[in-house]
Amino acid sequence: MNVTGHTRRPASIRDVATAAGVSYQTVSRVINGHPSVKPSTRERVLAAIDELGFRRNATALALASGRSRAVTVLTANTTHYGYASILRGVEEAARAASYAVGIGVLESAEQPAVAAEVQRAADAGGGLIVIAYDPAGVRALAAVPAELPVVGVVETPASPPGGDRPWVWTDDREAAHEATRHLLSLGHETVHYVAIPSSTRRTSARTTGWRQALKEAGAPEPRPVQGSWGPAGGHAAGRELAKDPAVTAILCGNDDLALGVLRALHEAGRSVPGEVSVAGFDDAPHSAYLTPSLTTVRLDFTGLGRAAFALLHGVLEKSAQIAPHPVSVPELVVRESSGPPSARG
Amino acid sequence: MNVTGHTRRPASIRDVATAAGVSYQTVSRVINGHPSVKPSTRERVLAAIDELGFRRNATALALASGRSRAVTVLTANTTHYGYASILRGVEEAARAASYAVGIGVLESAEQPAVAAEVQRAADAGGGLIVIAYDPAGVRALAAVPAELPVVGVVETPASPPGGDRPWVWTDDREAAHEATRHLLSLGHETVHYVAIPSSTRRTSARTTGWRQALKEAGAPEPRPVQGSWGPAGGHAAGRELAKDPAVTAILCGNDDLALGVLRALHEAGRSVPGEVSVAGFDDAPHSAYLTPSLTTVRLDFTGLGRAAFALLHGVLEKSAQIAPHPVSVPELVVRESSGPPSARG
DNA sequence: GCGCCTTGTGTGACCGGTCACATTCATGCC
DNA sequence: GGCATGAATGTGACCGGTCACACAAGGCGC
Repeated sequence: MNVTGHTRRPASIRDVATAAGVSYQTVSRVINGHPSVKPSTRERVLAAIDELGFRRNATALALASGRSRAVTVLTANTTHYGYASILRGVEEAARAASYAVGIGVLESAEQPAVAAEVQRAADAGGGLIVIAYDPAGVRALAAVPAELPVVGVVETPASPPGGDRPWVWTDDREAAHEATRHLLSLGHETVHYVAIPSSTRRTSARTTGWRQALKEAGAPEPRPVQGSWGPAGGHAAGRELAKDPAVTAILCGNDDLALGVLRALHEAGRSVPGEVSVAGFDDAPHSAYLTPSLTTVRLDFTGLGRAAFALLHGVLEKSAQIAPHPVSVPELVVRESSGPPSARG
Repeated sequence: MNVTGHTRRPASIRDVATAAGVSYQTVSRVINGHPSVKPSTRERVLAAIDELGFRRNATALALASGRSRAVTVLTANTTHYGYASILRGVEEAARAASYAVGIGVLESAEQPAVAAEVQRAADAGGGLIVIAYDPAGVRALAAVPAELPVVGVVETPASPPGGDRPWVWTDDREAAHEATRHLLSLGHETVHYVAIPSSTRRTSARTTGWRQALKEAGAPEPRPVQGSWGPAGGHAAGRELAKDPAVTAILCGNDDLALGVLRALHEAGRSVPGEVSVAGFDDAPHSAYLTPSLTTVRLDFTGLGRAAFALLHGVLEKSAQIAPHPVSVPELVVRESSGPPSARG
């Protein structure tokens, strides 16, 4: 162990080489596990490495070899539960593969700003993971130059707007379908929907799943209410819906929206689930503790993040252990906020 | 603009140099804004840069100059509101200074695992920001080698466990003091406290502030209840507190704990704020939409993150515009969950 | 006893920048 | 006119690794 107190600069392979009495190339071979190194030599080198506290300089490695063992996550948001969980999943998998994780936030959805941010991320070297749940993310994905290794975390599987690139997704359509069926099966005539902002001009997968379930049940199809991402949007939407006595079941694009809706219903004096049933999306950590606790669809965001990394990892190193299909199955969690419509309906 | 379709490797300064008919050093001077370059030469170089789409290679820059224009945030958590907001603040400020942001998650609080993660973060080059709100973070801060530039985001200002390093903090003591005083001023005899896990063996700043306010008011000082970080911990603590009819006011270490407490009180049939008042900490985005909406203390985590970066930035570049004192003032937000004790007390 | 392949090791160039120093030329001053 | 001075530019080494190739020694076939 290095006991010289002097804060000198860290040992390089040449330092190790002289200490072990070999050439720097031999040291390089040892740290890369090259087969043709005599065991006794390897031993000496390893001893020198240990003594000098040598660590391979990641920057030099990146410059010389081109491979940078790093990924950058581009996202429009870091605090929302889903986004943050994806990031966590990516970090988890990256750490296991000893990759570094960078993060870039798409503050604005304006094209030039997004392009600049993509450029910055590209400068960092390594691969890119773009969370394309929102307009900023979708634009970012589209702005990534073709030669850059990138994986998109997208809403809808079919032909993502980013072109012909690898991507991962959760089956939002199926999840919405399941949640809607659940509400219908309780006896509600139809289910209203408060949508999260769509990432593209096309209707979102969640909207499609909801619509499909209604159609299958022959239920009337109300206009979806446009929400935002946060509880404030849900609150505004909930206020409108609360006015309509025909509304007895509301599906929300995420749990935050659902929270706002619950609050609005409470303020309007409509009981949940007595008069109105509410269901959310994501199963955020607080949803189980709300009063009433929230019926929702649990999505495995962390697993999604891990899958995104695995896919990118396969692209970056042609070892190419591209996982079969990283779609995890959404799971309906029934809690207090959903129930049969009141008898007096 | 580069129109050759060939996906060739990006232009280097030598490519630019030959294109502009100068030496690579002159190109270097231009991109670094060195004064002694003839205007006409500069113009030619800039034109070549534009034509070839040259971007300075960040890796090479880091290797050659030592400065890496990057910071890594070490944190035990990415999804909790406070942590995620700090990260966002760091990223915001870093982006403005065109620094790259890396992230490392301290999955375990075990010393070896933490040390390894610190090493990894150090390998990335650049500075470190350690969120030391929990045991893992505190250990990480302590494990950072002395020669590494690091800023700690800590709970308590006085002599942080990490040694004599720059750090930032919010005035948690004052915040807890204010919240406690608020509850006492409503007429409660005393205020119970559900604590977040302490980052060190010493009592946390929040606990201290709460205790101090009780002392000043001459109120009895109940034992703080140990919670965890999430709503589950609050729920467990709330169950215990709900049994005791003498409990009329509860201060919680964060909003998630408060949510769990609210739920437990609801399950026990104790009304809020009628029978029991509850206050939280952080003002998470959902707190305003709970039923009852939560009285809490708003903390500027994003600002804290920005301040942490600014401080680190000053250390990394001796331009040293070390901000005066980056402590933002916590703000009490009174909502529905707190009120006077019921008359029948 | 020669050629050939394999194993173990070393040398020089290179990745794309920066840094320290050398060089050239115009200018100002005595 | 000679010389110091400073502006404008170029040259070579270097950061810490990797890569392609050279080279010596040992084993084997014939």
